[in-house]
Amino acid sequence: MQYADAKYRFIQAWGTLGSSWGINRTMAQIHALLLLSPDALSTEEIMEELSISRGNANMNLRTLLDWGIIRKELIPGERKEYFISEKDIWALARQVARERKRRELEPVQQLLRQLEEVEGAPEKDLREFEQVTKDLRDFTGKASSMLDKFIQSDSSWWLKLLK
Amino acid sequence: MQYADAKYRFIQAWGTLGSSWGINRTMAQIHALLLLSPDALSTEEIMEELSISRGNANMNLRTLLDWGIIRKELIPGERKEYFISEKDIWALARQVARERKRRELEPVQQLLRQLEEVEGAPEKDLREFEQVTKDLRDFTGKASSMLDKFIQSDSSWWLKLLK
DNA sequence: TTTTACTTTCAATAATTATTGAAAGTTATA
DNA sequence: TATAACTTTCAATAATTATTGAAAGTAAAA
Repeated sequence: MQYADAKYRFIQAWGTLGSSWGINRTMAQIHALLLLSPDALSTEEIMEELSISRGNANMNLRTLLDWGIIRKELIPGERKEYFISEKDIWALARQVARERKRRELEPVQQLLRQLEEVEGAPEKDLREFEQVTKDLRDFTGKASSMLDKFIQSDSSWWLKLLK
Repeated sequence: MQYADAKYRFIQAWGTLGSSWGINRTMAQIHALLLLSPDALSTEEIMEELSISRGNANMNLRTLLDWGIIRKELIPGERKEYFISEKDIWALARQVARERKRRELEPVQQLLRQLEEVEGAPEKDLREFEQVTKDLRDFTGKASSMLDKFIQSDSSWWLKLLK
């Protein structure tokens, strides 16, 4: 397959995958573009390659920086900012796991703890509520431990895991 | 905390969490409602409790059925359909993992296999492309194996995992 | 067969989310 | 300090996604 087609297909697919994970399409596409690029790219180059506006590029680059999966690269003698992606897929996955745990899992755990004591309904409803929220506390607790393991792991983790 | 408040908060939180995972808010709320309900609920009851239209309720119930995380319950002598959620959180998580693997991970793996042979660009670009896509094939392959393990696992899986 | 009790569909509309582009802001250089 | 080279912000707009509600569809009961 021709490089240009392959690159295009990869960027599109990454965008689609992002969408189904609550990540905006452009953000995922910028990430895909930087992943494939051997060199750091400027905002201009990203705008050009993806046909997007400056505002859009800037906003999504900032979000990717917030997530810690791309970084700025300063090129000596140049005033412009260049961006480069973390290329180590393993490190990338750990970083995403870290962020999503913090932003999504932890708030749910916090809520579940607040819901431990309920009253003011028929016994039947209270029992079901308590059972479900207890099971969820267990589950999210285990998921949290597992994510911590993953976040701190090196690549040999898989091996142990898959045995 | 009063049951009604706790229930409301739980449903809201589940909706928000769903949104950040690409699952529509109403679908997640219906799921939360059914999770907490000791008895099967009719479409009417769901519409009422969540203040949503019949079309919306119907559509999202169908999607939840497609995902295999709720099921119809026929009440003898009643013509109406009632719905009930899988209550075993572990089974629920396995089901969600199964569906997302099939809908998201597998298509990406398929694309990555199509991108194995690229040509028609500077060596530098080709090398980077091949490196990244190869690393992703490795990673997604391992993720896929791990998900299979999880999907087939019982609750003792965690224990081994967390050791 | 007709009526009744439901479920499903879908075009219109509303709500949400993403994008643009120009103006304001910032910082390095002349 | 003034200008130039850049980045950031944000109100307006576009695009996407979700929701409504009424009409059409279906099947059990009369």
